[in-house]
Amino acid sequence: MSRVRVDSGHMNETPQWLSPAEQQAWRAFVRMHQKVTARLSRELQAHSKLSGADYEILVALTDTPDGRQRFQDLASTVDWEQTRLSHHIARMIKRGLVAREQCAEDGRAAFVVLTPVGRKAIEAAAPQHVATVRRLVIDALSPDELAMLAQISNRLLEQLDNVSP
Amino acid sequence: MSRVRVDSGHMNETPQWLSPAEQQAWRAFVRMHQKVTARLSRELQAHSKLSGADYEILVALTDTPDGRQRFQDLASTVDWEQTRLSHHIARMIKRGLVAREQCAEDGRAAFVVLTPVGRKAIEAAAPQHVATVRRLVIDALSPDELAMLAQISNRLLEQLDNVSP
DNA sequence: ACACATCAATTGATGTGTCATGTACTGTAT
DNA sequence: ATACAGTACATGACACATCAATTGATGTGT
Repeated sequence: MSRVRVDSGHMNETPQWLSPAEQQAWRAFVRMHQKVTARLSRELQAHSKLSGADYEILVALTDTPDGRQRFQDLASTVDWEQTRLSHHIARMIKRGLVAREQCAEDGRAAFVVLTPVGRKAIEAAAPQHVATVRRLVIDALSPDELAMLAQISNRLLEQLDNVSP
Repeated sequence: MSRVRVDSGHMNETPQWLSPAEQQAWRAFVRMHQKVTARLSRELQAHSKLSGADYEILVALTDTPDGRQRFQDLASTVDWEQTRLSHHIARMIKRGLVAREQCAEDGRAAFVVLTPVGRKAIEAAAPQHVATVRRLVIDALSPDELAMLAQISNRLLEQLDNVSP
């Protein structure tokens, strides 16, 4: 294991390093997620010419009545930084998947709108992608395990919100 | 929810879409991991000027007797594509964290070696980083939950190896 | 000895994410 | 009206990842 280790800490401090069990759990988790997302985005790309990021954006837009959302709102629903969204939308516009529209009331604001091409793309990609998620993840877990995964995920999300900055 | 949905499928087919519980679990998981890694790499960068990628490489190298590993072996221990490693090592060399060395026996091969600067960097960064992992993840979960997370992760890793391509 | 496949690693092009900064518009206080 | 802080988004520079193609070394068959 890591030779970076310096000192094991003493009895009544918070241990500086992870216990073997903790480390095993943490490494398995990291490794697992890396592989799952890598695989997922490769399959998505192969079947649909969409990246995971594209997919997220398109799903967010189709979840809205007329496939249109204000830049800001879109950023918050997909939980991206503004600047990332700006760059990504610029690229998606070049590929014809979405379009930018001005806002009448507020001169600063902008809308992102799904184009017919974009709608076709997401409608074509979604079933494949969901099937892959099911095949790689859902099917591998029992209902109990899946519920546990959800519980753990939610607990960690809470923790992130609660722990200082 | 998604308006991309087309058809709910019938009784004895594999359902095309995810059930609400499945979807909830899946989305929580994705969201959780995005946030955890984002947070982790931001804190790492802030405290140590190392990226998550740098950290991985440096840990892998310190895990080796003399801080030296063949390019290929390094790629497999961190589980990266060759080309990614090549680019990344090139950048790390520029920053003086590692160095490239020739291999006497095989003219094609190369070694990556930890420099004193690199060793200092990882030794300085590791305790901070481990503490962050503990604070954000380990502390939020009960021992049972942590064990469960490990079990689920391992089950999914198996699944990835078993499912076609 | 020579042609040829294979291997280890690199390179260049392109798409993507992040940071710091810029620009245009809005709303408010004076 | 005018100044000015704040908002909504864009841009440029750079770090990073992936793909396709390349270089140079090694091995193999003839």
